[in-house]
Order: sequence, then structure tokens, then C-alpha cells
Amino acid sequence: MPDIVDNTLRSRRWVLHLDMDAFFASAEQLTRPTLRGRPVLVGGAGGRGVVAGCSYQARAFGARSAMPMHQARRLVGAGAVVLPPRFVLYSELSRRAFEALRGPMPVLEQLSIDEAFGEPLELAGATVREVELFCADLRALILAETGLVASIGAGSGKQIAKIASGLAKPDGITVVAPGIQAELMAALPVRKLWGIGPVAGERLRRLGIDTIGKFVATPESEVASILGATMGPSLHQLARGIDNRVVAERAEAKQVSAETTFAQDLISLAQLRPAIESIVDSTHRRLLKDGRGARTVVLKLRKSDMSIITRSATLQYATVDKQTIVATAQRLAVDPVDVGPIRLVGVGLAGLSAVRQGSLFPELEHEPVPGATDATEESADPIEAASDPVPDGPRWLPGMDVRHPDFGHGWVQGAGHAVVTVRFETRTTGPGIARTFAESDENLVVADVLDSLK
DNA sequence: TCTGGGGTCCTAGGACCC
DNA sequence: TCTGGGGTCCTAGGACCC
Repeated sequence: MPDIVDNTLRSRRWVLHLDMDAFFASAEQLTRPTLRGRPVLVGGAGGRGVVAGCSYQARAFGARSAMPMHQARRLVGAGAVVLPPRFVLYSELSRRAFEALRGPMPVLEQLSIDEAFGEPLELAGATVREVELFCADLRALILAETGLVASIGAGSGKQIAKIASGLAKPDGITVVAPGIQAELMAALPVRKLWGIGPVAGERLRRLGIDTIGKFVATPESEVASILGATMGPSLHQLARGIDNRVVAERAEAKQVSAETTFAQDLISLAQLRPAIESIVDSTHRRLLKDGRGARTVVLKLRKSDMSIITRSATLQYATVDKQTIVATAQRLAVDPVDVGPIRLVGVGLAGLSAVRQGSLFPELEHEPVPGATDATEESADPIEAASDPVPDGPRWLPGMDVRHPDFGHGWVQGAGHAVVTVRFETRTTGPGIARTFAESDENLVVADVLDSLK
């Protein structure tokens, strides 16, 4: 990167990319002040869990998102704080942040729970300095509204804005002036391009193309033959800094789905059947929340070797009827005895249509499913990897939000041996004290996650 | 004790229709 | 009596994103 940046340079277009810093872990540290400054790992704690988010203190040890949790834990050591994700909390913080941003930026393209593009019209033709000031205001707004830190990148298009926000982290702003864009990008690994993942990255690396600069220098025809006739040329354009994609509100979701990885592989139909039934339950809840009906049911099975089998069926009419969906998913099931042990079961619903039309002939969609009737009794309650409390399971699990009439809102730090240790604190209390109770203490009750924001 | 869960988009083949 | 061509829908698989 050049040492001197001319802050008076203007760009015709300024696209902004906002990204919350270490979002999940930061949300935990916000609402549980004891965790501030500590290596926090958010994700599944079971043997097959992975890191969904980690604090910068955890990253210092080498922990990363998507890393197996046991590996991250080993890297961080004894000081690691492992917490289950609280999506309700993250969604609320996300909602508050993006709602506030719609003031200064009415058009927001939300990419995920913690990321969005914006292209404020008032910045058209602005200078680098003006963009920096605008971004500083946005960061202050997010901080005031949520207590969380976001980094912002800005450039002449989406691709460069996204790269810039990565460079801005943590807790910063990076505005890429048009004049330095090409030089800045050329030096970056080709994997930084949005759309070049592990497979394409490896394919390019084997051909000696490891930087965006070398990628740009590769003839477009060759790129097309490596990455495909659609992706190739369009990525080549983006790498050359040609990016006229507009910033626009996202359309409605095209599918809803739910999936669960089981602590132990499912090895029989008798185990798979009830698993499918319970996953449909989750997916169906999402469908009802969405408000549309679904025509296509997709069953997804991940085998123990990580390969994926999908089977789908399209109904004659969109439906919201759970039994229809269960029956369809069961009909798609394959026998683990034939295909091999299964670690994950997922059910997706696509072909979502706003017309909630019930089937005219629902009985036709309830064909008997071989092996389905005995499955529920037969056995196979597959061991859930998720840490949801089960009726006969432990009453308290680490990370739970709880309340006590004398000590207020807190969270479970640890449980076992008939006792439970609770840290009483919320966003505004400052670091709280930990107290230990009998597991059976009636004064301790499960609390609303969002109370930790108070 | 390797590798989550929620999505999007692309490709490719076959069925089916005109 | 040999075998069109375009368009759409459905299905399965795969890459990629956070």
C-alpha cells in the first residue's frame, strides 16, 4: 500500500461494507461483563461442535471461526470460556444496529446477521476524507445503539468495500481511494476475492496463481476454463476492479431449513425416522414464522465421511401442513444400512409461495411410509448434539440465562455434583459475583435471554 | 475427539411441452 | 421413417458465504 494517501481524491461511487467485530463473542462480553478481556469461544461444546465466534483474546491463541471446538479449546488453554450461542440475543443486537443505520443509509443490503452493504447517495462524488467522517459517524451510531464495535470498509464497489472492511478490523475504518485500489488488491491473496473458496483457491494455487495480481494477469479465457464460463469471467472482472453491482435490499428468503449433527452416527432406519420427524418440527416452526407455504421438501443427509446426499420432492401445491411435510421427508429417506452411517440430518423447505394454499387432496400426500409406524416406539432416540434442556436431562447447563429473586439476572457458569454456580451480571451491572446454589433451589428460574441486555 | 447451521447460487441431465 | 430445437420444471450435487 502506498505510504501517502491523498484524502482529497474523489470517487463517483462509494460503497460501504459494515461488519461487526467478533460479533457473537462481543455480544457475550457486552452482556456478561466478567468476560470482557477474556478468550471467549462461542459454539457447540460437544465433541462435534465448532467455533461459531471467538473474541480477539481467543484469536491471539490461534482460535478461529469454524474450527473444531476441541481444537480451539486446546489452543487457548485453561483460560478458555466456552459458551453456547444465544441467537436470540445476536438477532436483537443485529436488528438494533441495522435499524439505526437505516437513518443515514435508507438502503441497506444485509448479507448476514452482522454484515451489510450501503451506498449513501450523499457520498456520490465525495472525497476520501468525507467518506471517513461519514463512516466514523456510523460507527459511533452503532456503538451508541448496541454497545458494540463495527468496522467499515469503503471503496468504489462491493468487492473492494468488503476487502477494505477486512483490512479495517478490528475497530477501524479503511477507505480505499480509486487511485490505490489496483495496487492494493494486486498484493492480496487470491482467496480474498469474494467467491474464491477452498476449491477454486487450490486449483489456482496449483497453477501458480496465488495473488489477485497474478489472477488479473491471467488471460480471461484461461480463467474461464479454470473456474467455469460464468464464475470465471465475472470474478476476473471483479479482480480488475470492475464492479458495478448495485446495493439493494435483499429479497425474501427462498428457503427455510433446519439441520442437526448427532453426537453418534445414525446407523439404521429406526434411528433415522424419528430424527427426521424431530428436524421437520424445527423446520416447520420456521415455515410458520415465515408465513408462506412450501412446495418442495429437501432431505439432506451428511454421512460419516462428510459427503452429502440430498433427496427432494415437489408437491402439487404449497403447504404448511406438518404431517404432509413429515410424510414427504420420510418417503425420501434412505436406509443407513445401504448408504452408510449418517452424522447429520437436515430438512429444507423451498418453493415458498406467499399464497398459502392447502392441498385439495391432502390424503394423497399421506401415503403410508414403510417402516414409519414402528419407528417412534422402536427406540432410537438419537442423542442430540444440541445442548437444549431435555425433560429428564440436567436442569442447568452452562451459559443459560437465569434469575434469582435476591440477586437478579445471571448466567450459569457451571453445574454438576448437585450444585450450580451462577454469575449475576448484565450489560449495565459491571462484573458480577458468582454464587453457588443447590441444583434443586426453587428460587433459581430460567430467564429471558434479552434481560441480559438491561 | 477432526470438521455447525443457516443460507445463496451454479451446473447438468432428464422429462415434458410446443 | 428419422430424429428439431427452445423453454421450463424438477432433481442431485457442489462451491461458497458468514
